[in-house]
Amino acid sequence: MQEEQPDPLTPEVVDLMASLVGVFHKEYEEAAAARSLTGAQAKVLGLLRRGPLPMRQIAQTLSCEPSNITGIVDRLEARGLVERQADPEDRRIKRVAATETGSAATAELRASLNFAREPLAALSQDERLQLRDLLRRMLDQARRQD
Amino acid sequence: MQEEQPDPLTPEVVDLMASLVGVFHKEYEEAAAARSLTGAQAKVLGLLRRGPLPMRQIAQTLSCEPSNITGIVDRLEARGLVERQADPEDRRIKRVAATETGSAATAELRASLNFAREPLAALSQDERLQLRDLLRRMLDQARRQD
DNA sequence: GATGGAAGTTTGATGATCTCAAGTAACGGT
DNA sequence: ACCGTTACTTGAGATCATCAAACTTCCATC
Repeated sequence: MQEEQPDPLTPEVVDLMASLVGVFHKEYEEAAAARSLTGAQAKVLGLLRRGPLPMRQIAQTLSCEPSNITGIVDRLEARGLVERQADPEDRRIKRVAATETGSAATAELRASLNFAREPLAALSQDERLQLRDLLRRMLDQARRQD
Repeated sequence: MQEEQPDPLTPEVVDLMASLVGVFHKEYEEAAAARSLTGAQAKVLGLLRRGPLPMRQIAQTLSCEPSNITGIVDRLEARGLVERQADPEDRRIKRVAATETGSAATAELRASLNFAREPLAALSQDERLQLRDLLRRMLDQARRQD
């Protein structure tokens, strides 16, 4: 807390990050919209990539109220992208699983993102490696704060 | 379009960027909420940092419909953070300007962001310079796509 | 100059997202 | 068997987003 930041570099990098976050966020929303998904729906569907998840955990990962997830999953389910499964271990829990269609949709969306993310094209292989390492360390730092 | 991405590095960096975007976005929302602002309100207020802007331009910068901005500015104005000014050059235009209170709020929010953004603390001065240059080039590339 | 199209903003309708408070069902320990 | 906790849903209310339609003002053209 005593840092008086005599360092003009940090704010500059923060601004750059903010701009890049804006660009990524916008492209993500557009990619989702192209598949008739909202950003929130795409996020939830993306979380199910590795397998079914309880509602509670989805809410926790997205840092929002569980009641919020109910509506989003309702709409995804109505479109056949997702289904609620009973948990045999604990009948309170409903596990949300992506259907075939749902998995296909996320895979497609992710692929389109990798394609759309042309900013990376400006960098050489070496620079991408540099960037990856820097980002990894920042993320580790961020997670350590939880 | 012919790129078949034999490069496993790009998707990895994209994933890292996505995670970092998530962290930043979440912190931004929290910082805004701590001042009773929604993310959208904070974004608009932040745009006015350099001076008044027409509604139209705010909508354009945020890539949304002008009618959307009307409501957000309404709420900011109701709280005295912003005011609508007539444009002497063109009476169709309403320029939105931050009030004293509004400017103070954004300045505070930005300062709190710079502080909150501890992920950068994991990097040395040299690495921050590297990161800045890489980000700059990615952003230039992104802008060139418009 | 008068007219007609275009631009900037607002209004109203609608739907999605979010929070909060309250309710139901199921778990689990005493 | 009771009680507190956990998981999820429901309902109310605010914000955010889009679209279509109105209104005012500008501007080019006749």
